[in-house]
Amino acid sequence: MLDRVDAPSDQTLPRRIAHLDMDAFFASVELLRYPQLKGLPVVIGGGRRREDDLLLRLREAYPDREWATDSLDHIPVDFFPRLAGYTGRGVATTATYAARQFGVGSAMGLMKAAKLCPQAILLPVDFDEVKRISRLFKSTIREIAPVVEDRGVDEVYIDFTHVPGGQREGGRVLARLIQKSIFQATGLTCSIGVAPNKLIAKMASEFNKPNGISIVQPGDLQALIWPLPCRKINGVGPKADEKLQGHGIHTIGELAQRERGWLVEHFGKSYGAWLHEVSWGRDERVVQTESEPVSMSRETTFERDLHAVRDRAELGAIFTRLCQQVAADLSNKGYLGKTIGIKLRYDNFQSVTRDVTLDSFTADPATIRRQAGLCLKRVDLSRRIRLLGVRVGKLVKPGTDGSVPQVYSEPASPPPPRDKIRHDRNDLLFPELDG
DNA sequence: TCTGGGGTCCTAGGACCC
DNA sequence: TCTGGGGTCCTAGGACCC
Repeated sequence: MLDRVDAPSDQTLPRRIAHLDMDAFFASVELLRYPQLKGLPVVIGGGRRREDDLLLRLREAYPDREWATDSLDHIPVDFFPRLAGYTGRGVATTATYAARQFGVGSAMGLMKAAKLCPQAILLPVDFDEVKRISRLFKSTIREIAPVVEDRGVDEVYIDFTHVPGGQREGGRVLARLIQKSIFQATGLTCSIGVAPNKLIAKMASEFNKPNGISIVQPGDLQALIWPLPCRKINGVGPKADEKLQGHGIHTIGELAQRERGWLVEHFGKSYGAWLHEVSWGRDERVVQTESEPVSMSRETTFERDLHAVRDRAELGAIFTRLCQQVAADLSNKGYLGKTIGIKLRYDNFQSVTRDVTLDSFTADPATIRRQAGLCLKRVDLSRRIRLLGVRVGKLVKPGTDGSVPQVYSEPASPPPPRDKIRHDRNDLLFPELDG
């Protein structure tokens, strides 16, 4: 066990922040169940909820055998579905390192991935198992270092500063202990970066994947950070990167050479100043152990683009289901919301949103359905739609601060006559979408 | 070969109030 | 009657992240 010679004794310890990233998480979770696929190209995706396709196929092919979930490691590799011939709109959630060799990466369309690596095995995501392993690796970390910030199912920040052993070798000793403990608890590997702040720690965790540890000290900025492309900064996406490149700025070092005023001039007061700060490796954000959700939503991309007239029954059924799902999510987690909204994506990928804020809170599916229906009538429904979503925002959790939120109830008086409220032709065309 | 689903945060204009 | 500024809330869109 670690000794306690450097246990917190004063507040002047240098900040040591770790970023931990599970390696190819979704795919690795599948490999736990199907160890016979180890070393093979495996792509996780295909999106849509369904029964475990593999078990269904097995039972059809071998009706005489009992395919229990604990005998899955006996399934011959040849039996697994391949990416070749995939048709559909799914994207890859993640890919094993063997599949990445072929250029397949997360967020890539599966049809494209099938071209690059048709022999790759395609497995759907098992969300329940992913969540179980996620809880397991996070609780393992918290037993060692309690200050942990959730960044999704497969990532966390950890504050090493005041953890016993957290300062040794710049954090490497504690990082090794955490890696080892996670492997013992889950059988999975992760990559860890330790640095003076979150910004650098996040970049450092990528230096040595998979199963790596990288330590960055304040003096390493020039050697380790400045040569990196700006896109490696968490918060510089494709748009900002393209604009930076347009100004001849490709690396973080080049970014650091621009004057703050110049950046503010070209990228805005807030973003420009932030770019300047991060290029010099400065980031004072603390590791946040708690957070409250701001909104909850459900959305779905259709198998084929739908039209509000021709496919109105189908669209209406999906719409109602989304409202019920988001209402159930709110109830399950104990939240009420005040803003109801919808999102549409047209066949040309353009998105629109509409929302309305009630004067009180709700988690009632019928209320959400009605208000979302009114929102739907405010958008152009003449074009084909590929995605529909329902969102509830301005959330409160009753009973947390002692106050009782006013719960929404439908107005007792009849709605105003139809010719008094704003209408467009959607009303007449699509009455079944009414609230 | 078009591009999932769940989120957060920021910006900007307009309403409305003081 | 006209002209203000500041603050806050609402709405729509978009960038970005996991």
